[in-house]
Amino acid sequence: MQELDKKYYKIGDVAAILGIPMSTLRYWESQFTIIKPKRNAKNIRFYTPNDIEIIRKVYYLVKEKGLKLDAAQEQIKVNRDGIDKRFEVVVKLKSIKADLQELQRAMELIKYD
Amino acid sequence: MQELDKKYYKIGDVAAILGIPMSTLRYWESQFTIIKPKRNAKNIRFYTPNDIEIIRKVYYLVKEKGLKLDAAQEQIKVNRDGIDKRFEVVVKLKSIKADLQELQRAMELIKYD
DNA sequence: TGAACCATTACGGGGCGTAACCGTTA
DNA sequence: GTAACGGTTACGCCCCGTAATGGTTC
Repeated sequence: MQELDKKYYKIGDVAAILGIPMSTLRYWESQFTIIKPKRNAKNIRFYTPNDIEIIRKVYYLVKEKGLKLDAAQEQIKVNRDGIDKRFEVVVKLKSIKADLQELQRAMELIKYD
Repeated sequence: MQELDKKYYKIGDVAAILGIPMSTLRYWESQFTIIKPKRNAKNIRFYTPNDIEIIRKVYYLVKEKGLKLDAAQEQIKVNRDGIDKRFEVVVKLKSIKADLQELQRAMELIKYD
C-alpha cells in the first residue's frame, strides 16, 4: 500500500476532477470489473488516486480514442502486460550492459599486461 | 507493384473468403478511407490481396476486439507506425552487432600479437 | 432470364449514457 | 431543510449493419 492510496475521494470529487457526470461514473462502475471503489459502512463510494487513474485511462480510451467499453477495459489490462514485457527487455539490456562493462574491464587489463 | 497484387477479387469472392456479407463490405467501404478497391470501367469493385488483408484486420479489430470503426481504422494506421518503429530498432541493433563483431576481430588480433 | 453486381434508403438492435424518480445520510 | 450520496428505471441518441428496392451488366 503506497502513501498515495491513503487519500480518498467521494464520487462528487472525482466527477469534478475529471469533468465526468456522477451518473457516468456509476454507469462505468456497473460495466467495468476494474473500477471498484471502496465503500464505507454507509455504502458511500471512496475512490483512491489509483482508482482515479484507471478512470482517467478509461476516459481517454473511450472518449478520445473511440473504443467500446469492453475494448477499453481489455486495452487497459493488455497495457499492463505490455509494461511488464517492456520491463523484462530493460532487465535483459541491463544484463548485457553488465557483460559489456566486464568485457571493457578485461580489455583495460590487457593494456597493462 | 508486387506479383501478389496482380490477382483481383470481386466483392462476392471477398465476401465468401472472409465470411462477411457484401452489404457489410460496402458499408465498411463507405466508412473507411483505407478500404479502396479498384473499379473497372463498369464500376465493378476489384479487391487486391492487400485490400483483403486490410479488411481482415478490420474484421479482427471490430468483431473480435470490439473497437468502433473509427478506432479500428486508427489502430491500423498506428500499427503501421509501430511496425516502422520496430524496424528502426532492428536496424540499430544490427549496427550494434556489427560494432561488436568488429570489437571481437580486434580482440582476436591481440591474441596473436 | 437469372445471377451478380451497383447505389440508395429505411429500419432495427445494441451500446452508452442520462434524466427522472425516490430513498437515505450528514 | 437542503445537499450529496445511494439505487433503479426509462428514455434517447448514435453506431452499425442489414433488408429492401430498383437499376445495370453478363
